[in-house]
Amino acid sequence: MEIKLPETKANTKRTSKLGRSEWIEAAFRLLTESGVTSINVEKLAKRLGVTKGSFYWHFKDRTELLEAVLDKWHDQYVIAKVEHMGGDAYTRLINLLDVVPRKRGSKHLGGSMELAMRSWARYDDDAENVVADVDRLRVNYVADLLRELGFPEEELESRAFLIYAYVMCQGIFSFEKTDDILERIHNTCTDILIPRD
Amino acid sequence: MEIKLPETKANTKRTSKLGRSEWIEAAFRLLTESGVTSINVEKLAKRLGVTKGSFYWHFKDRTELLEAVLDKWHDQYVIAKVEHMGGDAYTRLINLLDVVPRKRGSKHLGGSMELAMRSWARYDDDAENVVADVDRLRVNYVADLLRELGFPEEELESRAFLIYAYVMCQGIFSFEKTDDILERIHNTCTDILIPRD
DNA sequence: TAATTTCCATACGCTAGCGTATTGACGCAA
DNA sequence: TTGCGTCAATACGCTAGCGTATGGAAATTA
Repeated sequence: MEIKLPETKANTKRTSKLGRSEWIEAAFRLLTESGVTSINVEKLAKRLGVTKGSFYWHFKDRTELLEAVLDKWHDQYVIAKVEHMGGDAYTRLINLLDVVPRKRGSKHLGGSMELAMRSWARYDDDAENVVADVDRLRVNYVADLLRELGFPEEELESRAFLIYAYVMCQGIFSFEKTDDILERIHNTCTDILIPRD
Repeated sequence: MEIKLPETKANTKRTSKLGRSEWIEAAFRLLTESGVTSINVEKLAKRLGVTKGSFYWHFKDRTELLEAVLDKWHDQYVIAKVEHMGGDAYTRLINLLDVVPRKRGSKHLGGSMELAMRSWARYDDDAENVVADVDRLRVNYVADLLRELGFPEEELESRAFLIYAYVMCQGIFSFEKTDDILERIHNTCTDILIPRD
């Protein structure tokens, strides 16, 4: 009798069939398109080319899917993205300003996701906790970079908040500006928020 | 035969019965609590102590209510609020920073409304237009104030954007800070964004 | 008073979405 | 082959929400 590999969820290798992750990814797409409430089982099934029967095999119910979405957002879409950036403090900071893309066109998905998460957080305690945690992590990360750059300790928190607010709002607001105008504004903002001596 | 008063909507004086405005206000409450999709006729009716029959007397359908909400937000919740502020440029600017309250507790309704509107704007063109217009008006208003204060023309747009972003994010983020910490951060941010010579 | 208008209640049909139960196809192991 | 586990299809019941139809009470007008 052979020793069987542990039946972990890593066992999704079997074939190229559908796994939890595909459903979660599809849920993210719906989330950014039209908010949490638009994440519904039958629409997901249709997009994945299967029926509900499949969904309820992988998930207990819709809530379990939403929890998975929350977890993944916290771990992969945010933390990992920030941690894996290289370069010196200034470079990382400047790169950070591009996490939420400021380019127009095709509805800037990053901003949509941030928006959807925050709307969600308004009426769901789990989401609220996750978003709060993420915000803390991001602002602290920015503050650390600013410290490395030699900004005075007493304004780290505030300046970090401003930078974070700027990045978020780039992706959230609905302006109609051409790319070059945005570029110019971006440069000026960078100078104001991160003055170099 | 007497001359009849024009049958304008101002004719809602008749009794203290329900009018369009009550439905719209109730819709705003639902909007800030849990987003556009949560605005539904039967819940509104229940809160107003009537049945659907009443709603469909005042409105053609749910869409007509949503359009009214959009209009009212544009006209009353935003424009009027900004226009009717007194004082000199600096005072008005500082006051503006308090439009979206930064105090914690009870879910800061101003921020919830802003969030809900922006989520809405992601998948509805009418909402998108209204929000874009409002954002333009607000940023331009801030820029005008900054001009009065003598800031150089070439950084008006950027600085106005930063200030606006700061105000918005105060109401949107989910932090856990005590009021005094928020106060301290607020002062530092003000110094950075609106330095006085 | 009689007629008409205004506002709301009740009852109904319809669809979308959730979740369950049952069955079936396929792979794999004994 | 037989049996078991994995994944999906189908069919069903149930609720929430939209919109309609109709009736009725109260106020207004004639």
